[in-house]
Amino acid sequence: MPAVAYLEKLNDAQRRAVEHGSDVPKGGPAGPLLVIAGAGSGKTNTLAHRVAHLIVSGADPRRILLMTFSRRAASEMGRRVERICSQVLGPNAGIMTDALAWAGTFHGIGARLLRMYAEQIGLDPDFTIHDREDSADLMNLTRHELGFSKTESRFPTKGTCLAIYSRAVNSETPLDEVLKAHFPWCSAWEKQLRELFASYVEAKQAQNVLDYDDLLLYWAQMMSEPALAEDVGGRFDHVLVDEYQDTNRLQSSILMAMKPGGRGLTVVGDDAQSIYSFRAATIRNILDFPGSFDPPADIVTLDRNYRSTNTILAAANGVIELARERFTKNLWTERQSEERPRLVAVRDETEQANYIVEKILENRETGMTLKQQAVLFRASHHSGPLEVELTRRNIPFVKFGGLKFLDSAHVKDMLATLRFAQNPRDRVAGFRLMQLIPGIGPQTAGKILDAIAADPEPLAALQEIPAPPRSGADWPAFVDMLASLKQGTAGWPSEIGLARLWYEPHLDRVHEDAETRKADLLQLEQIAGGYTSRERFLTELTLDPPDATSAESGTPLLDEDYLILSTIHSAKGQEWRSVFLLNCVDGCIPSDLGVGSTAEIEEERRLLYVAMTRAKDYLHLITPQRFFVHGQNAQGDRHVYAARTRFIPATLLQFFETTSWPVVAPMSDAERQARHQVRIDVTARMRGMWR
DNA sequence: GCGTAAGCAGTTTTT
DNA sequence: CTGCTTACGC
Repeated sequence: MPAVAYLEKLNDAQRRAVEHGSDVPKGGPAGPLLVIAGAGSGKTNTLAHRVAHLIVSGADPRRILLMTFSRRAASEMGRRVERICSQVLGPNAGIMTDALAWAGTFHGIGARLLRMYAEQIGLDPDFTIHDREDSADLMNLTRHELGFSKTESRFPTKGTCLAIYSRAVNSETPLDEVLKAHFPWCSAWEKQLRELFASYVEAKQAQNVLDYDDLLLYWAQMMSEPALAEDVGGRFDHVLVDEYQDTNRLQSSILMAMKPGGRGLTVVGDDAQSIYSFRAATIRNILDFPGSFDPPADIVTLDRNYRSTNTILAAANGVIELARERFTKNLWTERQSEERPRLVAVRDETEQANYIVEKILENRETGMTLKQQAVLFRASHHSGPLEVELTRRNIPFVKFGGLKFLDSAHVKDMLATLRFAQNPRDRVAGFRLMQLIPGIGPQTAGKILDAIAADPEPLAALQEIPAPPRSGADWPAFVDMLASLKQGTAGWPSEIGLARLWYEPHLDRVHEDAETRKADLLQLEQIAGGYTSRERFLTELTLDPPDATSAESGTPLLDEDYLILSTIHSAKGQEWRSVFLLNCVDGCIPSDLGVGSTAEIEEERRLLYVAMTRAKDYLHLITPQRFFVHGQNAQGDRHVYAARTRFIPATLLQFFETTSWPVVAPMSDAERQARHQVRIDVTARMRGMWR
């Protein structure tokens, strides 16, 4: 066994987590392990060390499955594992860690396994994947077909229908219970919803498409067949899952089926940071984990925080201590600071933006780069006024969360083109595309799709369809473009250029700002060059969309300095020296949409906790006193007053430095005197205007 | 049956 | 403010 210098830097608990099962020979699978890892406790580092330690001890990296919450987290983990391994294995470590090929999100891994096993489970391996909006579109088509869009009282919208469906699937809960617990206002529609979901599922299958939930659901179904389960589970000696507090029932079912006895299973998480219950995540997964096995799983707790100062931690602990239910202990740290986090009252959102810009520039004066600072917020649109101010002052920023590059209509049009070429049964893609052609509306598009769906070669059938009456020369152009994409003579990624040539005239016709949109399409082509095939490109982009947007289209260059703006959700797992939290008022945190039940309020409390624990050295919570209401003209001054978030009651104020801004300098007596001596008779002037 | 215009309602977080 | 639905003219 080579020197284990890399273990020296770990604390006792971390080391126990890393070495768990080391007594099992040849890196073989140990019993199940649960690591409760508080915020900033070196969780990622510990997990990376565990993976590296397994590899160094002889485990086969090709047989390690590592599931993280995002792809970004997966690649970061890969880098760290390689760094640690190279300390022991030298420069050849790269060969070992490249073999760590099974690292990704649950959904990404699911997609990969399903394509591998497609034939055996009755799937066409050319299936395409619908993102959330595509799924909603298909739900909508189904909803119309069943006539539910014309009901007397309002039937739930496509988004709500999809949310209900998704929750039922992900939580493995019967529809009536889901409705009662989370969508009581839709309970009257249970029968129709059931019918809708049945049709929705049939439509997906007929079209050879899977939605996000299917990637998990089909995987879980595959695991319920013993022979397949053994084959799939048997591919891996070690299965490690990060952020386990944010997984749902369906995901835990998959995990248990992958490793029924728990051998080789490691899960890591922190119930205090569970913030994804809207996606059916449940902390029961983490709480019930140890007892799911016999003997129960070992538990290691990491409660030493290496990230934040003691004053920041005291405030964060104060917030989470008020939670109804808690399982993890308070975090502690040795990082001392004299400065308490600031709770800053400002007049309104405009002043909030001014305050932040001023502080950020002050920080930069003292040598803190923009990248070491972040502004966090509950909802994507909260950063609107700040974005305006940053743009005006020429401060570069990148925003995570909220609207994505892929959500813009023109990008979706291009992706629909590629997807339809890949899978001509994908009705949502085809429906969208054909309506770009003048003279083709929903009816015609629907009929054409019906006509070609029956054919084993839908694109060939499309060639035979007579051109719709008013489509003119646009129809053959469309059919020819698809034919050449299908043929694949251009090759990947040049074929995307063909699609763009076809699309651009339509873009010019439909959109005023066609030129800026064309720049986006060129960027899309750039991105496409990074993938080996059309299928990889479409799959990866759907499962892991580029998640940042910035002021000017196109992200700033890597060597540039820029400020981070992020939703709290997208900030998970990250840290910055200085963190500003916008709108710390009731109605924003907790969101006024999230106060329906105690469980929802508790999750909002954890969100605040997650946001606060991102800060290393400085933390500013801003509370604008009033908010202008929407739906009035720019000069309108209708507004509402907001109160400090309920999660920081008076008893917690001791942990904060409370200030207001801008600071009004007290006037000296002399100044006051001077001011009083200036007198004008305005009324006299007014009268004088007319005489 | 297509396309546009006008009117009305909803509005978080994301793989 | 946007997105969805409906009404209407072509």
